[in-house]
Amino acid sequence: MSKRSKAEGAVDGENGENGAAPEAKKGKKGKEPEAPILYEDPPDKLTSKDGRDANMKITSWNVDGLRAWVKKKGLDWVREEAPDVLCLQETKCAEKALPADITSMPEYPHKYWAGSEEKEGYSGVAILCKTEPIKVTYGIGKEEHDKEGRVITAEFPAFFLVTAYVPNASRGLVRLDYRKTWDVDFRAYLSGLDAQKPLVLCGDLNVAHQEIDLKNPKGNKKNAGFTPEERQGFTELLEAGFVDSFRELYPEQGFAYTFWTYMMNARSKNVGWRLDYFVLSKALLPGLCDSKIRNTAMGSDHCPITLHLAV
Amino acid sequence: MSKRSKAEGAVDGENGENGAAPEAKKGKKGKEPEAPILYEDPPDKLTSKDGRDANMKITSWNVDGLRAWVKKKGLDWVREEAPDVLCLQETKCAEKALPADITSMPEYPHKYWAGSEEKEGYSGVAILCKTEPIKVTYGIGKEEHDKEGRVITAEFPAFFLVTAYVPNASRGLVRLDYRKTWDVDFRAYLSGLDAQKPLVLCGDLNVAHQEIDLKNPKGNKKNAGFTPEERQGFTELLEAGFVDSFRELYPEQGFAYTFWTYMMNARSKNVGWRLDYFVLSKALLPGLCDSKIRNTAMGSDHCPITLHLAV
DNA sequence: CTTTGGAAG
DNA sequence: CTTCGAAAG
Repeated sequence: MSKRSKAEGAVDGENGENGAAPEAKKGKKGKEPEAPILYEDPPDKLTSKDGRDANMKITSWNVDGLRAWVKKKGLDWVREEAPDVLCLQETKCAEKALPADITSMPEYPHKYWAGSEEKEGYSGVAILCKTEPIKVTYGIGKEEHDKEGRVITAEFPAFFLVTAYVPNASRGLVRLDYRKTWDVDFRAYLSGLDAQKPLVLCGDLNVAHQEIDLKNPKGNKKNAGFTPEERQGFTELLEAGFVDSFRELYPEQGFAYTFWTYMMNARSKNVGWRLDYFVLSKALLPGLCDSKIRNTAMGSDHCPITLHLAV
Repeated sequence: MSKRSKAEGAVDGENGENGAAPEAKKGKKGKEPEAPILYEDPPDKLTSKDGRDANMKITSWNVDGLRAWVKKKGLDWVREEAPDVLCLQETKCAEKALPADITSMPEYPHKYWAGSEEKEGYSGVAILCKTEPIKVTYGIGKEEHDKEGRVITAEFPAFFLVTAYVPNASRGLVRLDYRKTWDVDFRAYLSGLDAQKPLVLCGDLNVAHQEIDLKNPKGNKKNAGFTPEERQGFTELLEAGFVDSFRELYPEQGFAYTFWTYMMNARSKNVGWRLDYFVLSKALLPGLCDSKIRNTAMGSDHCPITLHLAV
């Protein structure tokens, strides 16, 4: 996903419902908007359940246009966070047009880029690493899905790292059918990897899984990112042997979002969606230390997320 | 015109020649660029040859996008200049999308807008008046020319005021043939008006008439805005009984330009073109007080020009 | 280089 | 609302 046409779809009546989005309309009817219910990312936990120290830090960020994000000082935040691996989605930039600020970044000598083959400036993902992966591959091995620069897989000694920018079902759900096909094929791809070695999947999965994962669940059941089909796709992914790391650690935590539409001041009101995830093979669960939502980092309509792992 | 692909066309070798554009390349070859030869607009003369006081002040400005120009405070300059009539070209804005800043301007209760019927955000001209014209018409009465919102004619008691945004011959002169047709038909339109009542034509005529009217004449003979065909079109307009008011008053004044490409810092080096004019019926010449180039006004790649007339 | 509308989110 | 590339200048 990344963004929605009308934030919270139903909010503006596009889909008729509005039950669960009171914040978004208050004020127009004379009432003062309530204080937004914010989420404060707790201090990082750097030890796993089985007592090991975190030794792998991965950050994922849908930057919504790498060039604009660089201008907005996104890289300053990255330097501060200093992950071992940085995964980016929606770079919207051909490799030859990348700003020198990022191509020359010495902290990450190993950089891998994928972009849309058809439309310039559309989609695109990247992985930047401090240490060189054993192997890097692009796409999911299916021609029909691999022309939009949506997946890079980096193999490390202990796990595969897959970063993905999952196709948006779009306004009017015009691409929902395609998305369903994608979900099936992508799951098969991940299961194939998982059979070899455990994996970490991160990125913009373009779905809020449960009602707790977005501010206005009632109003968005017919909108891209929260249709039953997309939610079911995510459920089936988990059933294939994977875990939503944030929800695993914080099963009851609401108001924890990673995306807010630029429209209607959604971010200041925390009218958001949790669309970005670290999904882990169950085998990696003992090493899970923390899964963070860095919701104070600005520069995109998504915020970054960070995983701490002991491998 | 409005802008050219590569400032001074030949400057970058697109057309091979470079004889007359030394300023533009200096520095790349190690030489320091010479000081630009600037033009300072002299104080306004508010009396006509026949001793009458100026009582009509008209300003014309190619704003290169009305909305951006408004944001860049173009209207502040207009309020300061306070002409009786304001003519704008390249508004690039549908009437319904006009900023309130200008639609609500009380100084000009009478406002007339024309825009392209085909492409939204393309071309477009306007006339804003303190006093109501007798009659206002749009286009030049020829279907083939009247779909791009390029001409408005306002009839005042003593004269017609025609504002025009003449079609650019474009890169590679792909629209030069059309321009030649336009020049013929537009001249016929103006002659028809002139037979009824004298006229003032103002706007972006998209041609630099003589070598003195642009910085780099030698290098631009094959570029839009300075082809022999376009220059001849302007010559034939004058031969039909009209006068270039600025050149009439300042026959030897060079370096007096109204357009500078945004590229290559052309404006700071005064590498420009005189593309904007007040052209008068000869009958109005006795009342001509001054014809000004307001080259300090910013907000567009053209500067405004102002006419003082006694009518 | 800068503006604009259009596609996409 | 904001990104981007395209067309136009």
